[in-house]
Amino acid sequence: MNKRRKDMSSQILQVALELFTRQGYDKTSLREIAERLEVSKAALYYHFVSKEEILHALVAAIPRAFDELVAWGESMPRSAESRKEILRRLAALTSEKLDPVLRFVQANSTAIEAVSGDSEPMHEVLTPGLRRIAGILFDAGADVNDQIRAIVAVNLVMMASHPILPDVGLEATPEQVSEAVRDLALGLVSNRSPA
Amino acid sequence: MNKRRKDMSSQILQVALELFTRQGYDKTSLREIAERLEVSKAALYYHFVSKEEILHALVAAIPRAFDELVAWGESMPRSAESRKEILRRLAALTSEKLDPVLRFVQANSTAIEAVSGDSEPMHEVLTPGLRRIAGILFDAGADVNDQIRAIVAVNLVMMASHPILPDVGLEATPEQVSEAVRDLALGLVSNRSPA
DNA sequence: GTCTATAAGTAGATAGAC
DNA sequence: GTCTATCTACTTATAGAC
Repeated sequence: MNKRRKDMSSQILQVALELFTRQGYDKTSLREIAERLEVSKAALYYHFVSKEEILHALVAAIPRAFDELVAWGESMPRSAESRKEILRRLAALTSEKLDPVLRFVQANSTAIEAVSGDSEPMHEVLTPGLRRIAGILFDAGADVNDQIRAIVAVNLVMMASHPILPDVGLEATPEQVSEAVRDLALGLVSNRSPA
Repeated sequence: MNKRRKDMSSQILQVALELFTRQGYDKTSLREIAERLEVSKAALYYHFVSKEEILHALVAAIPRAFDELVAWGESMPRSAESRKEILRRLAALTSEKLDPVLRFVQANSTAIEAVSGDSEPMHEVLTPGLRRIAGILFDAGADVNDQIRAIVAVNLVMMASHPILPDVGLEATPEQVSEAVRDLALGLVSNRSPA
């Protein structure tokens, strides 16, 4: 009982998340994960039937988190302020709690797509949740323009947390850029489209 | 001489680009590429000294394309209209000519980062070019707000071509969403920030 | 330029002892 | 639950013939 290792399964997931994100799923071997935990490779197989199952377990956190946000959003009256609050919570969620997992997903999109889960294709862990969030950002029967603005807003918030061009140099810090993108998103849902 | 195979090297690159994008760099073996071209695995090694060199060759197209755009942009007088035209050309470039390579880069970011090129780290194929493009989107000594707007605009254009949430469902088509994001980007560089 | 044959290594996964 | 030992199936890469 060196150190306190709580639960081996969650420790495996933690190390796997870190290594998969940094080196990629394929380039990370079970041997490497085992060495970091100072156990044998075979020990991992007691907790997970395959390397792929580790992938599944890591990704499973995402739909759960989105479900919570959607449930909260649906309980709110539809207004400009509640729409902005939904986006703010989405921003907080994706840039804090979900941030490591989302980095992992982005870094391993092809590995994730290659998996053919029993249920639905696993690369669709993000889209359904984001679509539902976009769906509560406009009223039923809203015109297409408002729908587009909602979808764009969701895209912007996601991009603010995980930008394509993160390290910008110049004088603007990444934080300032993210903030500016989030402001754009909030603006898109704060008023209805002027016909 | 079955079919006309122009140049074996470029055919290898073409097949590699397709397979790397779809399956990932690590999950694509040289055997698979060779089979698709109906040659032996060893034949590939006549044209490229290693699998990694294929990766390098594919990525090399990006800085070249950006260099052209920057050169053109620097030759223009700085004005709202020229800034918009730079963004339009960036959008065209990233959504047409560079589109396959950028998809490839996004799908294999970790594999690319893992490579330690002789010169600079190879995962920095995108950032320097984008930074330079952002740099010609505001005047020398512009205030930080204008710099932020320029950087955000570049990010938006990139995102419009390769969105995080591409398949939106609802009533808005992906094309409409991309167009809306590009319009946002153009708006950001069309007027100076109001203090 | 392209081939066959093979080297040398590593991966994921299993068997069975403790 | 964790171990050692092992199996099978690849992989990248090279040697040398044609």
